[in-house]
Amino acid sequence: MPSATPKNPDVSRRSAHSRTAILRASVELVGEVGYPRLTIEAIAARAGVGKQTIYRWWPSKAAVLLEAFTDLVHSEEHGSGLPDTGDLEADLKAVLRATADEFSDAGFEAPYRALAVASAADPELAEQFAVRLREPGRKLYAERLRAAQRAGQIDPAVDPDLAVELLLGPFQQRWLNRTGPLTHAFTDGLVELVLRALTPRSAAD
Amino acid sequence: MPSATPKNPDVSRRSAHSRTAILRASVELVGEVGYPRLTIEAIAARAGVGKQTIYRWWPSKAAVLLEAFTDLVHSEEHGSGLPDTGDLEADLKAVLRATADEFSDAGFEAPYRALAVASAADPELAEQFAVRLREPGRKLYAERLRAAQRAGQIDPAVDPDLAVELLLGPFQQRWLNRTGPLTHAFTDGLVELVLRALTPRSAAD
DNA sequence: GCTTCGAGACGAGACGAACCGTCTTGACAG
DNA sequence: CTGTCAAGACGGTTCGTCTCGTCTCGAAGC
Repeated sequence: MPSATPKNPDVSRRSAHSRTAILRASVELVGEVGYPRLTIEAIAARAGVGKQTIYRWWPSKAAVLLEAFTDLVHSEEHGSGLPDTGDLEADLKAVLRATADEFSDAGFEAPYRALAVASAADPELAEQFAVRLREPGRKLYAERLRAAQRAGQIDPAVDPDLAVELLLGPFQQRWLNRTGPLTHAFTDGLVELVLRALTPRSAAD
Repeated sequence: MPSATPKNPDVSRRSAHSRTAILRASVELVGEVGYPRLTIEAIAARAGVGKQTIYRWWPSKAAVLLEAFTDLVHSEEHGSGLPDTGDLEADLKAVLRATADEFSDAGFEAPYRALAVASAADPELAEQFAVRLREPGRKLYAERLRAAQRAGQIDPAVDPDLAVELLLGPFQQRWLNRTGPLTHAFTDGLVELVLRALTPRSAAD
């Protein structure tokens, strides 16, 4: 429960031009110098904006970057839902391959990693990060798995949410730690292995 | 391939007393103020040491903390290997429960999270972090799984390394993102689900 | 053996640079 | 008029480097 804004900037008077310039500059800069050396002063300078204009509307550089990246993602991707061709394995493989490609893209990588890192350190930012970026994607997987469960392709006893963790956990972990490359071979193998865990058992237990 | 040390401090003349005081102070302080507000100056002050003594031996505060934490872990835990009672499920559950408890301990949590976060941002540190802390633990799991594979409890077709990722990925991810509590119920469920993926298939390809 | 001496690590802290977050100014827009 | 804007001054931290004078240690000289 965030306290009421200590000062009440008048949103109706806000300069849209400055806002977009700030968001744009922050994404550019985080790609150039990395998150730790991203400074509010540099963002302001690059955006041609006074520092106070940033401090007026955002509590931290992380918040700026989160909003910038949220805008960026929402503008191109319209999370309509995972494909459902009836072939669960093919669907998951296709989506995870696409996700792997996205995470390998340099323009996506730098800001997203910065946010992931920052929210691992700051629970308050993590909340926002989860709500705006992580959860929406995670829910798409959960829904797809529930559909497969209704179709009898997945054991009704397994928790779809845990199943999503099983699928995305290793993926995220490998990416965050750079343990290995996010190849299609990896994602395909991961999907196959996870599906072995989810498939209905004939009788046993 | 790191360049030769630009200056060559004489290791034989190094003060063991100062070293331990610095490592001790850094662990204490990271627990008190958190990693972002951990400063070299504060470590030096707490340790009763000149700043230069820290800068002489370590390239960054992350490196200090890594060494401090490595010492800490090595002193208490003697990685002799995972238990092997023959019951793979019970063994994994026991170990993962213990790991969950360890990760829930505040004294362990703060420094380890700081290191995980820092090495997610800094590939060079990540290398050290992986070699000194992550890999040793990971290999114990891999060995245990290979033993189970030889005993015919695990499908010979699955890659033990990938299997370890499947087991630890969701765990680490949940911990790092604080997606949920590291309860024994969670770890047990995770082990059960992963083992479903690893169990030999009767015949089908 | 005992002293002398130089090298180098040590504690302490001064130093300029960078960035923080706040505050002030004057322009301008609603 | 009121409130946002660009610009930047301001004091406060922390950075990483540097200069001190002290100390420990091993080699050289007696």
